[in-house]
Amino acid sequence: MARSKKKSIDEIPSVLPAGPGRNSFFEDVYDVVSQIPRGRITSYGAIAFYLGSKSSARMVGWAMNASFHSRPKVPAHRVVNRNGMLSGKAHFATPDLMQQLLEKEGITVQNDTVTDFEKIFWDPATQLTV
DNA sequence: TTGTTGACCTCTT
DNA sequence: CAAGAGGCCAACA
Repeated sequence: MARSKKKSIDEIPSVLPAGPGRNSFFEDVYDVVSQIPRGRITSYGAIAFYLGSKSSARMVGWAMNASFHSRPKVPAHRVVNRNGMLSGKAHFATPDLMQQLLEKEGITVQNDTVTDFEKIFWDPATQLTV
């Protein structure tokens, strides 16, 4: 890698689902993440699995990056990796912002990792009840 | 149009 | 037990 640090995505290709038009992976991700209850967190893989493609976890992360440009800002800080680690904290306005937001929600974070991750874990496949 | 990159996850060595 | 490689889909150069 070369540490590009390029943050493009001027505008999101498709805004939030304005109806029964959810055809993009991004829209589905936004929909799920937006429904994450306060004080709860989920993982990229869980969302990807819920959407049907468990291996597409990377796209979820990419969607999160784009979510900063989307109008209905989604709680991206509530999405962490499989280990419960704040992998995307560096992509926030400030590296500490993500942890601050989580702590504000009542979530304890230690060493960039959410404590009781399994306890506050929010599984879309179970909660959303397909 | 092709090649590389990316907020990940899982299997294999 | 730790490290490496592959796979997924989309966007950028």
